[in-house]
Parts: sequence; C-alpha cells; structure tokens
Amino acid sequence: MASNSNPDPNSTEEAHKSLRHSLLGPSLLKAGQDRVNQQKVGEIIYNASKGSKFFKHEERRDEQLTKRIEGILKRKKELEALDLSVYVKKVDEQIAALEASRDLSQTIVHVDCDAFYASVEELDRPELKEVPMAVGGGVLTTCNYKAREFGVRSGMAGYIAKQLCPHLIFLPLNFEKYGQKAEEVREVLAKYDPRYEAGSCDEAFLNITKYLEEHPEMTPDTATEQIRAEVFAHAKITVSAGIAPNARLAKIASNQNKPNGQFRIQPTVDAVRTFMSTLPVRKVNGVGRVFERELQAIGINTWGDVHPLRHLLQPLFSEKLASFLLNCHLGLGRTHVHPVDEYERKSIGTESTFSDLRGPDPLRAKLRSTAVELEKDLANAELKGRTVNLKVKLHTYEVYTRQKALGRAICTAEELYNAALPLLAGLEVEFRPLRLRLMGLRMTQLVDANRGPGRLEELFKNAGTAGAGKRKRERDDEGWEVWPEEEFTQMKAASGEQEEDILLLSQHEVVDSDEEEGEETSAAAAAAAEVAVNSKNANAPEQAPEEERWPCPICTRMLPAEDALFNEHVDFCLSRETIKEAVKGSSGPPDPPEKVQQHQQQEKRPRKIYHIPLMP
DNA sequence: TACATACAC
DNA sequence: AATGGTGTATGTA
Repeated sequence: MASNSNPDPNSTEEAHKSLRHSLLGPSLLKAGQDRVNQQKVGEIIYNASKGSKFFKHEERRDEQLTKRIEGILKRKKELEALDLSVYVKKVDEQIAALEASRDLSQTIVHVDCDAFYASVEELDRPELKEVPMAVGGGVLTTCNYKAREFGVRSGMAGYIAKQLCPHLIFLPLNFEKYGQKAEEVREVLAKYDPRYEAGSCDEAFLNITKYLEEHPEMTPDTATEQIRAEVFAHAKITVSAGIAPNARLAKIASNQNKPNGQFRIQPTVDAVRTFMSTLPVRKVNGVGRVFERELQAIGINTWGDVHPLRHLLQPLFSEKLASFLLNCHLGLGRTHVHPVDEYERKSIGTESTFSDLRGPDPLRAKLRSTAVELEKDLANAELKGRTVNLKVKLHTYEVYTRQKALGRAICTAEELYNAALPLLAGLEVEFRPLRLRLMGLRMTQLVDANRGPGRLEELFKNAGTAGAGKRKRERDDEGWEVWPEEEFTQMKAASGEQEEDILLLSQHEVVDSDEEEGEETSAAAAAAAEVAVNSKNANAPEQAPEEERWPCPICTRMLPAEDALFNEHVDFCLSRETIKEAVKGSSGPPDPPEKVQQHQQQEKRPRKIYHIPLMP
C-alpha cells in the first residue's frame, strides 16, 4: 500500500502494543511460562497473525477496549478532584467487615495435573518426553513442557505454534484415554476427601481439614506430598498442588511450583496479605486479558496496588466488581468445597466452527444438524428447555446471539429447528449476505424431561423431592475436557447433511433475477417456505413483477418494496409468535401491524426481489 | 427478557 | 490460508 495513511510504521507498532500482548493469549501468566523470551514470541505471533481476519477482529476489539479505558481514566480523573473522604471511610468499614469474616480454620488443597493430556500421551509413548509435543490440531489443547520452552501454549493456533517450534509434534485428542486417567487420579483424591470438588478433568479441590484431624501425625505439607506421591504411584502422572486456607488461594498456589511441585500459603492474616501484595492481578481466577488491562490502566498491577485506590473501586466499577477486588486484595475466598453434581445446570448447548458457510440451504442444513446434536445432548441429560439461544460467529469473527423464550419446554430436533429458524432468518435479514464460521444452539430455562409438560412443573419446583434439572454427572465425566472433534469431521458431516437438507428444500425452487446475491434471496425464500408451510398468498409469479415487492422472510407475504414498511413488518413477524401459528397450520399469517413502530434497525438492508414458486 | 462481554478450562 | 467448545456470571437496557 503506497498510500498508507500512516507513514511511520513505528507508530502503528506502538499502537499495537496492547494488541501484541493480547495476542500472546489467555494462558500467558498462568501456564508457568517463565524464562521464555516473550518479546520474541510476541513478535513471531504478531507477524504470523498480521493481516488475517482473526487479527483484524482482535485489532478492532483492542481499539474498543482502548476507548473504554479512556473513559475509565476520565472518570478516575473527575473523581480525584472530589472530596473522597466519605468513600474512604465507607470502604474501610467494608474492609473491616470482610476481615472480621475471615476464616483461616480450613485447609484447602487444589490439585492440578501437569500438562494433563500431554502427560497421558507420554505414558503411551515415553520417547515424546524428550521432544516438544502438543495435543490438538487447528488450535492446541495443551502441550508438554519441552514445547513451552518455545513459547508454545494451549489455546494457540497450530500453525503459529509450528512457526515458534518447527519440530513440534502434533498428536490427536483421545478423550477416552484422558477420561480413564482422570478416574484413576480421582480414586486417590477421594481417599483424602470424599467430598472433593472436581473442577474439570485435570483439577480438583479438596478440603483436608478432617483428614488432618484424623491423622495428627501429618501436616498439610506432608499430607499433600503424600497425595501427590500416591497419585503418581497409582496413575503415573505428576500433579502440582496448592495448600491454603481458602479455594482462591489454593488455586493460585498450585500454579506456583508447577510442574510437579507444591506450595503452601500459611493460614495467617500476615502471610496471606503479604502473598497477595506482590501477586500480579492476572494470577487470580477471573482476571483475564481485558480486566488486566483496565486495572493496569488505573495503576493496579498487583493486588497490593488495590489499597491506595480502594476508595475508587466502588465509583469506578460495579458493586460486585469492587467487592471482588477487595476480596482478592485481602486474599479471601470460599472455604468450603463440595461435589459438583450438587450444582444445578443452567444451560446446555452445542456449537461448531466450520469454514465460511453461506447460502440458505447450507445454513439451514447446519442449523438442522446443530439441532440434532442438541437433541442428543438434551436426551442424555434428560432435560428440556424453555428458551432457545442461537449463536453465530460471522466470517469476520463477530459474535451475535439471538434468543427466544418459548411458551413451553421443548427437546426434539424438530422443535429446536423450528424455534431457531426464525432467529436465523432474522439474522439473514440483518446481515445480508450472512456468512458464518460458527453456529451454536443453546437451551436455557431448563426443566426435567421426565417431569410433566412445560410450565406446570414450575409450580412444583420447590415443593420437595429432587429439584428439576438437578442432574448427576454420570457419563458427563466423559465429556470431560474441552476440545472436541476436529473441524474436518465436522465439515464432512455437514456436507452430508447438507445434501439431505437440500433435497428437503428442493420442493421450493427459487428463481432469482440477480446472480450475485442469489443466495441471500433464496435464503429468505427458503426460510419463508419452510416455516410457513401452509401459508397462502406466498407465491409470486416466476417473472419479475412490475411493481417491486419483497416477500417477508418469515411469513412469505409479499410486501411493498419500501424499506420502512418492509422492515416494520419483518420486525413484527419476528417479535410476535406468528411463526408458531404458521407452523401449526393455522390459515395464514396475521396481518401486518397497523401501528407504526420506530425501529433503528436495518435501513442499510439492500432490496431484492424474491420469486417464490408455487408449492407442489 | 434479550443481548453482549468476559472468563475458565 | 489458518485461531475451539461448553458453561457460568454479570452488566445493561
């Protein structure tokens, strides 16, 4: 680009400083990445990413965050001009109350497997211990410590890892294997605390207070050493552990001497507060890349830095956030642990990434296969849901969600598809042409599948017995960690289903006058045809009509080709439960609204003529 | 309730 | 050329 508006490349580089840091990834401080040349790694990642859609998206986000931070700084400046003694007094009272509630009586241990998947793979192939190795494909799930020396990290794109470490060995995921191994680890943990709390497959909290009482010859340190030794003897993998008077500190401590080490934070106010005073904010669970930057901007780098600014937290952040910051500063955290199956699940969903998907039929095929997946998961969990949530990621990486509360709980693929299709159709109207790299469906407002239909169940929800939606995690442990199948198989499956769906849709042939945007128009048409099966008046002549009219993508009614009217009608169709009516086979869509509502949405939407042929 | 964002793992 | 899936919490309107 000769006409670069920015003649000095260094100023761009300067502006990208925070972006570079962000690109280093979420597991920067938490992966035990000391003695890696982060400068150099950052350079490689930056250059390897530059120009990609992903990079551009990150760039936009970084700019947005920069703006937000400017706002925070401005508010901070305004605040500092005021008399803040009231705030100081109030927050000091709050701190005193928190301090009074401090409980140092419990001994909590956090056990964390070292590079878990990679370690399990090394058991089968010990020669891999000597070389850099990663598990996962397009994005790395984890990698061994040899690989970490190169700056390779979990969550990193595979091709970037390869640039950092050309000899990196990639292994595919093998969930059954990891699941078995996790079970072996847990067998040991249960002996020390039968009510241990398994966070995910490779970590758990234990409360060993009782165990220590029953074994007075042991100290927290020796007990933990014994746990780790026993895990190694039994499962042949190494774990790290943190010992502390609460879960938050234990979690941080377990990272302190990784791998294969342990660390204790003594249960005294002094020890705890001293430990926190120099601890980087990012080390605490809940502080990620974004919050770290915000805190750093106002001068909080370590938890000790909170104190001089304590009176600004409340006015600068939300109540909850301010309280969170104070709790961290003081080194407070929960002192109880319990099995996870005592939690109530709040949502269940599935999503998948694919390469640039567009066009009505492929998008519908994907929606259908997603619905089928969700149906399986719902059946397994014995759940139904009363709200559907459609998530899409555009090819630009922008994420949008659209949700709809249904009158009743649903669980079949058919119901899910029908409920979500209008949401998809709405997005197609909003973003024409709709090009996706991800689609997901999620159900919320869960109810027990075995518990009577829909809403009535709510009346009994608190009336006794095991609460609805309270599920044991039996085979859920298989679902274990995180990174499921490769996109590869995904795409294959999708194209298979696609054929099916195209067949299904082929009855509504779509004729379009414009080759370039044929897909979008047919998208809307297909949505319309599919939803409003029984709709009358849905058909237009096969030639372009003289008076331009567009069909509503929801109810298929032909409407005057005028943006305001058209949009208003679409909004109406989307907002009311017209879809349900149409599908149920009522005589037709309701009339458009008489009232004119103001909508800021979509005046940018282009105009297209749809020709919807007669139904067979 | 609807939607977005941040986060963990 | 190329950057994941599942679930939670929270803020805002």
